[in-house]
Amino acid sequence: MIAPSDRTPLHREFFDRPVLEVAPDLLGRLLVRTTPDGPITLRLTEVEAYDGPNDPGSHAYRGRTARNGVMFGPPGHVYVYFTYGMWHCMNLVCGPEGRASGVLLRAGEIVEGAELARARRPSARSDKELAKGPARLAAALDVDRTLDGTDACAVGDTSIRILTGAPTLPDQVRNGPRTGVAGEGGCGQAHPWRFWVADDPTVSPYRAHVPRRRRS
DNA sequence: CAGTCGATTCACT
DNA sequence: GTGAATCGACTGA
Repeated sequence: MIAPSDRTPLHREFFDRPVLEVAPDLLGRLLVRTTPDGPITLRLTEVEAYDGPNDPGSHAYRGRTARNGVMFGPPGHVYVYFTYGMWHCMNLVCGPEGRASGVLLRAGEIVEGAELARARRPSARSDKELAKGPARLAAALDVDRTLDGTDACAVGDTSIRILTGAPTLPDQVRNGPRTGVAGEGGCGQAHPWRFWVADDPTVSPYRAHVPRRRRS
């Protein structure tokens, strides 16, 4: 249960820092998604950092487009993209503004509104799977492109908000290669920018990138 | 303007 | 462990 006193918005300066600082610091924080049917609160357990200009794995690597425009805007806003013809994934833009870096929210624990999340995630076999994976997380929170650009730091009647929760102790943070990103995990591991909470059952399994076979 | 493929998930073997 | 589903952004001609 979340006490009203914990519903303090995270200050925007939190996001106006280099993405590699913000990403591990997000672990353990709370995200409140206000839906028409009520709030769903998620405790973040797994994230990935994407650093626009330097990062071949980032959507912003090749510059601004219609899809990724929000990444080039101010920090603390939500970037949502649509992928594989059926899924959405959610990011939080990090500073400085214009750098186009962001944190992909990969997994978390639903700590409030589980019945609402279950309704959005009928295939989940247990509550631990409700938000175990980036597209599952977005589905559980009823997040789609209509929320692209939402300010997650705004106070008041907002659809998505990041709160100060109990931050994860640094010694519980683990990191490794990003999931599903080409070039990661192999020799080199140029960007071990996936961060998760050690031994948390809601963290998604690691899967290396596999180029899909061409359809016949 | 057609071809390719993705920061994935699910059903099935 | 393997493959299908599904669509729109992006690429290069």
